[in-house]
Amino acid sequence: MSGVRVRFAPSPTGPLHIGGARSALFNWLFARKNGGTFILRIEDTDLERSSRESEENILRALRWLGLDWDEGVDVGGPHGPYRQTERLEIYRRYAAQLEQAGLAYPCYCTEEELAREREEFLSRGEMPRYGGRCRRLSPEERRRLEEEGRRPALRFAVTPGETILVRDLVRGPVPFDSTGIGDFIIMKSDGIPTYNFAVVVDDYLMGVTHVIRAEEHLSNTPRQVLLYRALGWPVPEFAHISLILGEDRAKMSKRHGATSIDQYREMGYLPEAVVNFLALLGWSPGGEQEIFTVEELVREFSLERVSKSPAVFDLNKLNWLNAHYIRHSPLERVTELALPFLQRAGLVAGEVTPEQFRWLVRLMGVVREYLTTLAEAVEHARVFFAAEVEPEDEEAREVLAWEEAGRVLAVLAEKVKGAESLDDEAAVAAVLKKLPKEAGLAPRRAYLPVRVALTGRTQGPELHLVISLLGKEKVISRLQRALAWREGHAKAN
RNA sequence: GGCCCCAUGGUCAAGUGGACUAAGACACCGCCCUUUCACGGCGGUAACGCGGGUUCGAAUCCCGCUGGGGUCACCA
Repeated sequence: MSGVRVRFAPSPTGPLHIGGARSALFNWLFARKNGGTFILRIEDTDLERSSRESEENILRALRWLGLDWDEGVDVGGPHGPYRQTERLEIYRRYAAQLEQAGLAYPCYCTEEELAREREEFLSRGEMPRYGGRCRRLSPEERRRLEEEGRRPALRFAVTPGETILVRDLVRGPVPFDSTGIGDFIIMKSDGIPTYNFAVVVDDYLMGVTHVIRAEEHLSNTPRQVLLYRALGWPVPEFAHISLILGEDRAKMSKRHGATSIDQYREMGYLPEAVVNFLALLGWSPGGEQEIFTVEELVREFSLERVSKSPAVFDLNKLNWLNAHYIRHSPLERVTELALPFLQRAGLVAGEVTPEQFRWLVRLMGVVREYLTTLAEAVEHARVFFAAEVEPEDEEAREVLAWEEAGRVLAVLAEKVKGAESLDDEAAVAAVLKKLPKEAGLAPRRAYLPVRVALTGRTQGPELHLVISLLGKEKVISRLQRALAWREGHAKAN
């Protein structure tokens, strides 16, 4: 195992987002590629919005994607605990260290005061920034404020006029001026660390060597670099990957439709398709290959080939990949994944017996050719479960009403009645092959009415598959029902 | 608005000064395959944001502009 240590550190304030999933994936791929360690840390310092439900949801989504972690919440490890709210004493210790060293100071400003100050800056057309009011409070003033009952937050003192160079593996050196930063809070007045502080403490203590995260964190990085320096710790490597954008080229968010991994699972996307798609968003292997197994991604992945420019989420491409994986993944797996959709639609109820499952596998083998998502399996499979079918549209009714159609239907019904079973698809295909000649019809004139009689539609899978799948009983009853329909139809005319 | 990032077809993208008459993929269009539809195969439409440099030579390097995005919390 190499020295590479990376982490994914979501805050459990909602389901796993597409962007978060990609960050997790890139970290995971980087760890696996380099024989390193992948850590999962939960950043739940936002007490208001964090929840265990979200945390569990995120873990479930990561597992669904096939990502596993070597250390972290749920699996433990030598650098735990891995949930920030369980590490509070640690942050307080380092906060006290900074305060004692004179690098941080208590700030008694209330939210109202800070808001007012911000307004003043804005009204003067200046950039809102903390003015440093509490930086030079005398001990008496501090005591007075304490006596008022004010609980201070802890601010990190930033020296202005300094250039901070953030070395970034995907962007190169990025300069920042400390003047634009201002003293920022590292411990809130309730004793909870802020993101910028906790992230530094944890990344150092957990031995993180590469911080791979979304670009929105780039402008936070100089603050963190300052903290590393103040604490005397080495700065890790950074790699800020570009954002995922919606159709309107703005950062992807709820209003762009489905943005959580959960939603894609529920819509019937396969994890391998989502992983393949996400891997190609913002990274490219350089060749012409588009379909990648996870093993191939691990082998090919490198930070050097991560793109600097943001990428628009292209549902069309995800759909294409998903359709591909539905057709090419092992049929049993596809069937298992599709089963919940069939059950939810009421097509399959109760325990699935091995015999039923074998039939479902055959069914999915036929139906999957038409799907871009597993959810669509329902509409294509329905006809195979229905007790009876009706011509579904005007075109179908016309076909079934063709004058010579009755002949084929009758001939086929006789053939089927005489058959032992229809399980042998090849045998059924052979019978079908001779059907037009025996009915004295052109192929199209013969097959189309049969199709409508059996499925109610003019389009669909190859007929011998349909017939074999339906089974003797259903085929005969549908053929007879179609014949009866023709009679009713003739009288009506 | 300040700071920061980014800039090749509608989208993802290859390209790292000459092999560019700019790859591949998705989407779109056409043809073929086929008893139908879908799959598949073949082909087509479509791009280096603009302006200056540097260079014998620029999609590739530099500067400016424009455009897009991110960030400016006691949220992460």
